[in-house]
Amino acid sequence: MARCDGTAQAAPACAGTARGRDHGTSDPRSTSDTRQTGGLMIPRVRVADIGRYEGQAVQIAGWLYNLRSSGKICFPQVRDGSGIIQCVAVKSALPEELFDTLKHLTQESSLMIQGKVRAEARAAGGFELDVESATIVQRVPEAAPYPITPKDHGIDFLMDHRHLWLRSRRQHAALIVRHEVVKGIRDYFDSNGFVLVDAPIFTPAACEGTSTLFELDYFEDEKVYLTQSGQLYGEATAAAFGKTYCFGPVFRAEKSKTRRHLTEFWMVEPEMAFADLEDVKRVGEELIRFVITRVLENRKEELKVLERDVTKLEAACAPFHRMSYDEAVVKLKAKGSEIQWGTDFGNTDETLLTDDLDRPVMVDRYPAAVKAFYFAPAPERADCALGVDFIAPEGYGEIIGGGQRIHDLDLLLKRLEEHQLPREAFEWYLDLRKYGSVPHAGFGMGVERFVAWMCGLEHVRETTAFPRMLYRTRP
RNA sequence: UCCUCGGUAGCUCAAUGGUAGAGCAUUCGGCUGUUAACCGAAGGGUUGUAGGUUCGAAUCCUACCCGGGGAGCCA
Repeated sequence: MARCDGTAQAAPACAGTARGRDHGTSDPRSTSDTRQTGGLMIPRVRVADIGRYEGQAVQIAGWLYNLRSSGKICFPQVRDGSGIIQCVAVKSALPEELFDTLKHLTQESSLMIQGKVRAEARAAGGFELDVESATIVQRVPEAAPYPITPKDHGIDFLMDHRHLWLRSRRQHAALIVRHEVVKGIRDYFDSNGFVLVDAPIFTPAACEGTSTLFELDYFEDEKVYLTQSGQLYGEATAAAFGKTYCFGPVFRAEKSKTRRHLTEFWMVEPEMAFADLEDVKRVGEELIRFVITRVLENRKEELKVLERDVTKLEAACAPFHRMSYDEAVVKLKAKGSEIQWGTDFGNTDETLLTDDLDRPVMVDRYPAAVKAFYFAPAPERADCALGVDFIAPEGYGEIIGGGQRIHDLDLLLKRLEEHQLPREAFEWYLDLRKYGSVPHAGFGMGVERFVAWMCGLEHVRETTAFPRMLYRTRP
């Protein structure tokens, strides 16, 4: 049972800090609309910025997060998306009607409040707003109160109310961390010579042929599928631009119902021409360390809300562990696993492999038989593929999978045949081996698993606003 | 697909075969510093659905529906 985060202590307002600005990042929590309101020359400010207005009259616009009252004084907590601030309404200082309205206001009613900003040591965010006037925009009726009350709720109920649950403090924090992760990923690639070239979402056939695909009716009896990876297209764009990445949703019709699975998730997939397995390992490690550093620098408050042990993330910034599949099998057997050489790791194996590590491990040179058709064989050992998986610590599992692709036409044709894949569907892909074929490599990183790891979440469903899962497609 | 756990008030749960309860939410009352505020009172139930066993079923049995966790597969 997750404790409800519907209501909790007041805002990480942390006003006046320069958080997020060193990188020139756009911070969704720090831009105040400074327009004048109602001809009264009172600035409308966001809660995150309120510390800059100490001693001044301001207006905030938001929703009632929680309310406590004590006879002749009441404390409406207002959230506005940038933070939460406690307001103070004193009966003797306000028109009776206004005080009564506030005292009996219902949770999540929308309102605008004008008042004076005051530093307050007792407030979690360091500031309070002394109410001078208020406008209720929409009052939530008592007959149908806001369902997510400030107590415990079950996951089924919360997921049914996901559209409202997003307003809760922990969910809000997790999605802000996701925002930072996505921004960090893009900044990393954009500043390292990669060009964003997105892959299509409707695809004519399997990219890998292994996982189940979602099938759709296209026009004139044609079937198309929702993409499960943009990789094959990435190989084409890498030959056009040198280094590219695609970043978008992918779909897996696997009937997986675990804390690590969604049927729709976001994946970033870089692809590099004139590159090999070692480049994948280098870029993947740089990317992860870059993004972790960003999150640690810019999202301290959110990590605090999420009660994330940041020392674990700091430790993960050290150089990653590296081992071959052969070495991993030896280690697993020594730890009691039943694993046999030639089979892929299950989740229990992944956890076993990393439970004594404080940072990700890169496992490379898997048996070719368990990898997709396009993996290049190791030159010194043809039964091993030049693929690598990055396995995160703390049981978060595989967060990156990738490797070097076959660039030899004849070998690729042989592999298509071995995997019983129809050559016609891959003609365009084979062209890439006919016209200036070069060694090339790339990988995919699943955003939700990465965000779950950053946030220390139990389940990937809380890392995306509206998760799509085996038995849940609403709201 | 398989294994496993669950479904009782708006929410979270209790009640192990004998009168269906508590906390929160809602309403009313009290309180000038509350931090998931607190105190008092009230309203609120076809126990997931359909059968069955029994004098008697939330409780035991069968089927189905819905959901949680996991396996396989995967990021």
